[in-house]
Amino acid sequence: MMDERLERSFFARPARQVAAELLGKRLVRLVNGRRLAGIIVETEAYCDAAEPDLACHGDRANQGKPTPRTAVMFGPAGVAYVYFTYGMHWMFNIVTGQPGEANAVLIRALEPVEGIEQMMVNRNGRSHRQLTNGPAKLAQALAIDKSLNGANLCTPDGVIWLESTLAVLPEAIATGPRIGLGQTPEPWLSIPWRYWLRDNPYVSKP
DNA sequence: AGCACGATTAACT
DNA sequence: GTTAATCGTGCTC
Repeated sequence: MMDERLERSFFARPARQVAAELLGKRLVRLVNGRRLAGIIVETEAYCDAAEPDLACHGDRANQGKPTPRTAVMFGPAGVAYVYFTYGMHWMFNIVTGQPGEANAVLIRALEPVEGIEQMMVNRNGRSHRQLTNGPAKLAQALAIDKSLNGANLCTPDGVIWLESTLAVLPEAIATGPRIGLGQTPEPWLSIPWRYWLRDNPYVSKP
């Protein structure tokens, strides 16, 4: 049905598959009883299944073993992995795959659809187009911070979850290299594990 | 205990 | 196109 919440089984698959299928889904955040929501238009997969991925925090740090920061990535799917970077930004990821694998999907951009007024407040009055067209922007718009790290996205009484929507046609999905990987070696630097909705104006880097 | 750097953004020239 | 902002994390000493 249209508005069903995505269950753990949806997330408990390889990150690339989940990243592609999350396009078009609705991310919902409940704040003070108010829904803030957007359609996912851009994602990136990290550590697809058990393949090594030197761009992934889980594989890069501590010889691929969990650290305090990356621990939730190694746990069950359908859980939020939220981390802090550049001294000021929060990034929202969804844990995928199987326990023991550091699988996750980064949500990079949304098209805002509900609670837009509140998102504008959270984003210091920025324009509609600038509310959620980037990973740190959408976290700020949806009031996502470290308090949501480890949050269960599949529980009925949660404050953040995903809802199914109309299916996206395969032709509407574009792919390319992931953004901002810095010193990451090849082949991971160029591997096309970024997914977005073609021609959507809310994609961070068209 | 100290250090280099990051799944970025916004404000510059 | 360039760069400052800003601090938790993980690695080295």
